[in-house]
Amino acid sequence: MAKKQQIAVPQIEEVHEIWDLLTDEQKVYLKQSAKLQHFSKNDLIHREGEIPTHMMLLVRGKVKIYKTGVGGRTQIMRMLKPNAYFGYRAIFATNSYHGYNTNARAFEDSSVYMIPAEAASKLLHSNANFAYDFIKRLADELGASDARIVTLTQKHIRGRLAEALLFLKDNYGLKEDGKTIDILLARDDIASLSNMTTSNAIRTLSTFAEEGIIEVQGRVIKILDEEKLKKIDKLG
Amino acid sequence: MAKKQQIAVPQIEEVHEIWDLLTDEQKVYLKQSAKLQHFSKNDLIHREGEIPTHMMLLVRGKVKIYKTGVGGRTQIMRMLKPNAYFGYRAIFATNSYHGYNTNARAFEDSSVYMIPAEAASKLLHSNANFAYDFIKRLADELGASDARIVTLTQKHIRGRLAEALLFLKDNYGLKEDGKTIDILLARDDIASLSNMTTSNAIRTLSTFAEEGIIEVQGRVIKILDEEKLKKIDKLG
DNA sequence: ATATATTTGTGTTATAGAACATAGTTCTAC
DNA sequence: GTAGAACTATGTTCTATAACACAAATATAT
Repeated sequence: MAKKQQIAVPQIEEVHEIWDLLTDEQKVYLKQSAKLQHFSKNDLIHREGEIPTHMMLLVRGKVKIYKTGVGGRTQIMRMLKPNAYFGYRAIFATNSYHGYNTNARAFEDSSVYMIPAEAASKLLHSNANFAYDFIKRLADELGASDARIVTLTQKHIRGRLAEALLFLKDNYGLKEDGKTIDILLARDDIASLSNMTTSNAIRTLSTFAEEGIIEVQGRVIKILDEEKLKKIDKLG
Repeated sequence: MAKKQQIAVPQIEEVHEIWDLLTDEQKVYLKQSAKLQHFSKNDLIHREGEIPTHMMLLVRGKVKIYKTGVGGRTQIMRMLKPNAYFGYRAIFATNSYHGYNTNARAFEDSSVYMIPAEAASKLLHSNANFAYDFIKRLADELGASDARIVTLTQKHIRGRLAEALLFLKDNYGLKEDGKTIDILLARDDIASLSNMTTSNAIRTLSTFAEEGIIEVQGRVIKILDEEKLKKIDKLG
């Protein structure tokens, strides 16, 4: 009965927050260059080490950006929601940081505008306001990454997990009940977001639940006591 | 006998790698806005939390950029040598990452061109090539910061120390003997560069010395076996 | 020059969190 | 709808590294 359904996604001018910074000519150029691409759940969008070909704009779904470290251990660096750009760092960097340093994988079915690297580069070179916007994005990301170094190296497990849960809440929001975090993650992903083993993520989530701070049903997590969570985030 | 000596530092056009990207008008503007300032050893240049007023260009000396984490524990984020810009991220970032997120302190007597934030901002807004150069700088720094997250959370002590020593060598170079790392650091600083306690930095340096990988005399460190150091860096 | 503070060095103990082991449970695919 | 795989859960052991304690060596200030 079910027909193959056309996936509804917005036009690039609707989601591209900085569309208005472009000249008419540049708008046409961007619209022509950018191609929409769909990814299924768990699809790899780009891989660490690959030569970057596109700057990407997520318009539907959720994506994780992660690195593979010592002994294949995974570290989630960022988690994206619609309207987020990604893959652009790799295009701009020089020397040893040129190329994708990370993997990008769809958590859920996702749609992405693929903007060819040279188109992105051309636009940035020819439009200072547009460039300035990316400077701001990079500056924010760098601030976050630096902050993360201190968090992940210095905080204890409970503090890291609390921070991760608060981040998920801030990033993806809550469902209508005002409690349920609006993303479903495997324990494994929670672990590699907060730099701990899967066992410890599971254990610590259970402890938080016992303490009445959260409620857990499978992958559904409800925040019951945000203040307490913030306290743990700050003080361990 | 010794007269108060004028400190010899280059003019801004000599060190400002991207000087050529500016128009004549912009050159005059930059030259007028930038003021030279000297800092003595251990002077604080800017403090975490302060509202950023300047983008800075180090022209003489060495500077550490560090954060203060849990219980006042220090984490060195970056170490600068002449010709490095710093403090610019704080100017560009929005939201929670606006403002200096780090402290900057002179390791040795240093000289810095202070470029007012609004001048930097104006130049970037009006010159896309100039802006693009900063995009590249930020992209490199972000790549480095992301890589550091994995290093500091996943590598073991020996690997982290080895990496730190190799970084110091790459960043500051070697003296004429081709062995001595051209920067003097307290054990404390080595520790907060490689995320370990001072005791462990001391102990592990001693072990490396026993193994004939390095030679240590006070703060002077010679690299005797770089290959071995690289091996430890990679494989722990 | 001498006292005081800071840094370096080394041994000892304590512990957070990884590693391992094993089951129960829930997905996924044919 | 059943088999196998992947995920979740929990208990136990082990270890890397922090924390602590103290001494020796340097640096800094008066």
